[in-house]
Amino acid sequence: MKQLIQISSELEACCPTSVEPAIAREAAEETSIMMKALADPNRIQILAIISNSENNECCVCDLTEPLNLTQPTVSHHLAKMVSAGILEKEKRGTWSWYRLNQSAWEKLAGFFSFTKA
Amino acid sequence: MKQLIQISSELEACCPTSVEPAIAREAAEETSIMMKALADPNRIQILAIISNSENNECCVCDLTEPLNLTQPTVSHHLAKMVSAGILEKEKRGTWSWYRLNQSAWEKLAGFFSFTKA
DNA sequence: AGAGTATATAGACACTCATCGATATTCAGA
DNA sequence: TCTGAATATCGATGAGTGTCTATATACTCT
Repeated sequence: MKQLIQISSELEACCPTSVEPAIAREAAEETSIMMKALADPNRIQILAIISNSENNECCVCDLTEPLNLTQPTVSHHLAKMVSAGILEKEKRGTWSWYRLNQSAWEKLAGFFSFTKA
Repeated sequence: MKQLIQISSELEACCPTSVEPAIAREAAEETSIMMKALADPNRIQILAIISNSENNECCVCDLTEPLNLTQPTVSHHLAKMVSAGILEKEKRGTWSWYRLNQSAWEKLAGFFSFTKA
């Protein structure tokens, strides 16, 4: 707790108006879940590969080689991003196709413009 | 590895042109380091509080109460974000003031516009 | 139905991390 | 110089995670 004596002598207040979180707890947790899904270099590269692919979608077997990961590991990464809402999965035949979830992506982009001061 | 037999019978190619990562490994790792620094609900709230504070800066003692965390934990979160380049720290007297690193912030925002397809 | 392929799941292991209490450090004022 | 306050660091601990091998599931074609 900041001492009032120091405040008056410093003539400077520390975050004086509000100590209330500007973002609700649930929103912060939802955002952090999506951030967690991006907090890995392999997942960053997966997103880059997907967005550079034809039709902006990709399936598991095309990721193992460029990422130098095993199939279960790639599958795990993709599942994590689907569960965080970042990717969408569509099964066509034997293959599973993954593409960006646009609304989640825009939500994240919006987070980085909540301040531009 | 996708079987050529299936490709020809499905008349559909899977990420056919390039399996090369569209983002270099170092760039992906640098991005993931910043994402890791955001992959926590308390840190998301810290950023929200900072950007809603006067002069867009804040010090440790004002964060412990709204976040319901101990001082060492808050200090640890702030240090992590500084080390990831997201926050800047300036010591004035006894207090340490933290504010957003604008260039890092814009770098992150740019990541979310690398695809808008 | 059987064989082969693409993907998912299970279990294990090493590593990282968020959090705390205790303590050290730095600084301002008396 | 001494005291008290703000912050940082240390060590420990429990939870989480990325990765693998092995195995199961789902699907296609013959």
